[in-house]
Amino acid sequence: MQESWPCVTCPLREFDFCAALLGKPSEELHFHQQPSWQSYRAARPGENIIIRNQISENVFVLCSGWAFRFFQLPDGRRQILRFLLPGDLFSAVMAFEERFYSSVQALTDIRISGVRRAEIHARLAVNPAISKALSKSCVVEIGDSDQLLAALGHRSAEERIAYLFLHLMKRITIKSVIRDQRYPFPLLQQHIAETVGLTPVHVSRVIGLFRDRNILDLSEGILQVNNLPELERIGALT
Amino acid sequence: MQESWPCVTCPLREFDFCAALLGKPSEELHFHQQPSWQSYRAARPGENIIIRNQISENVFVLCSGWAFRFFQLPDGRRQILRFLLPGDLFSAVMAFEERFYSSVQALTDIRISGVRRAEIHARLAVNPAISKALSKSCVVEIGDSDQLLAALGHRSAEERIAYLFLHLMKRITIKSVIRDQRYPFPLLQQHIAETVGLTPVHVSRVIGLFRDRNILDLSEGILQVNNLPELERIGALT
DNA sequence: CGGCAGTTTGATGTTACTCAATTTAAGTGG
DNA sequence: CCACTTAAATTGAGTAACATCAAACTGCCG
Repeated sequence: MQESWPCVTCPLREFDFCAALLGKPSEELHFHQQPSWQSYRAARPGENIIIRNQISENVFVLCSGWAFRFFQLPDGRRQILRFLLPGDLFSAVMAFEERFYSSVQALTDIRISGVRRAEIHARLAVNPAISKALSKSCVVEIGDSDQLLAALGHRSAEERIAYLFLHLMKRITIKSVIRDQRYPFPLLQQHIAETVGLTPVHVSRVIGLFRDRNILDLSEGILQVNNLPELERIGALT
Repeated sequence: MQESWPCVTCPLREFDFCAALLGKPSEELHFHQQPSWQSYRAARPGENIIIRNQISENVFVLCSGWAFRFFQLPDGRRQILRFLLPGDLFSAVMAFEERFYSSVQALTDIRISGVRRAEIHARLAVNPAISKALSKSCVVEIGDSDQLLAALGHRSAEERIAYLFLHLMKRITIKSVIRDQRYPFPLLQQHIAETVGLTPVHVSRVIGLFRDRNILDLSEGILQVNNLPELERIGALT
């Protein structure tokens, strides 16, 4: 399945993995000139792109939309490990291991690009931008995981949810221009719960409290922040 | 401070970072032949080796003893992110970033080796063993973090503690021969609590329960497992 | 013997979970 | 345009898990 859309729509491409492989936006490749080591596909919300223990010779990059990486637990519940925004590598681990131990699911309509792992390794030696993008991806993934660990281990429900909001707000801001503190926010309360280790019921209560205190409002896919300093006071890690 | 002990004492050196830099055990370098890009030091239990936001041009490897990497929280508490065993890189992130966002503290008497980051980068291009060791370190760190996240997010106190024991038992077994299910285990209950997000009081209660049920016993730095299948039933993630 | 760090135990309090019902919002088909 | 359906969010009542506070106990070392 090959279409004719550019790989990455995000404005900041400095460390984008896809950009490192494909070059600057002006050089973007389209259908008629796509190389054999690259493939595209689209997916609908809720669709699983990769499941645990699946083997793939491709390394995937999210081109548009939101997705998340998660662990499936034996009892059917799942732990969301990281949300993926446009330009994000599914995981740096994918570049090194053919077997993927976690799963990835689309949150919105998404487009993804797959690049052959062999192609990446062939270029790693000669193209420093690729190794730089890859190491950056490692650093960010490990750092964000560590922060989430600290939040889950030591913080209350309010603090965890505030932390998640702040974390995603920061990442969204890097990718697109935000006006009036209104952030596109496609997560359901279920997804928030699965990320910060609470029940959806309790997430609803906490968000209700935030709303009552006029700190923020979350509805229809938009996170509206009314009192950023207060949100930071609650959720900031340092 | 330069002494004359070998860098790594662990038997499995395939992916050891230090081994990749220094060569096979038989080629180990000692005091009189140590290169300028490498340094050694020792530390006592409780001593901080690196603290948050510290800048260092060295990448550290743990040569002997146990240590742990952690986040210091504003209220004085801390989240332990990962325990370090002999042969472990403090973090793969260290190889790429000069500023370290987490801290490392010695758990036992330890010896560490510091290698100049510039030296590593110079060798990365020409020595595939180094890039392999580094990528392996990334994969393991991210994978272990993800597992711990799943444990903290979705599992009970018993399950989290059992998971931590199983996780460390596996890593200890790789490094040294274990007889009679007796594992060297230098963690205090305080450290267990700081890892799995519980209070030391509750950790004590849970371990007491495990002891009453004859699943395991933990005292004087030894973890004695009496009923491994039961421990796995409680703590296994998959 | 006294002091200290670590562990254990008990009593009480709080946070977040569970279960269940209700409300809201967004389709969908007649 | 309006029932009907369905997914998501909200609310309430009761409960379980873990935290907190405080005291006692253990082993070790000077």
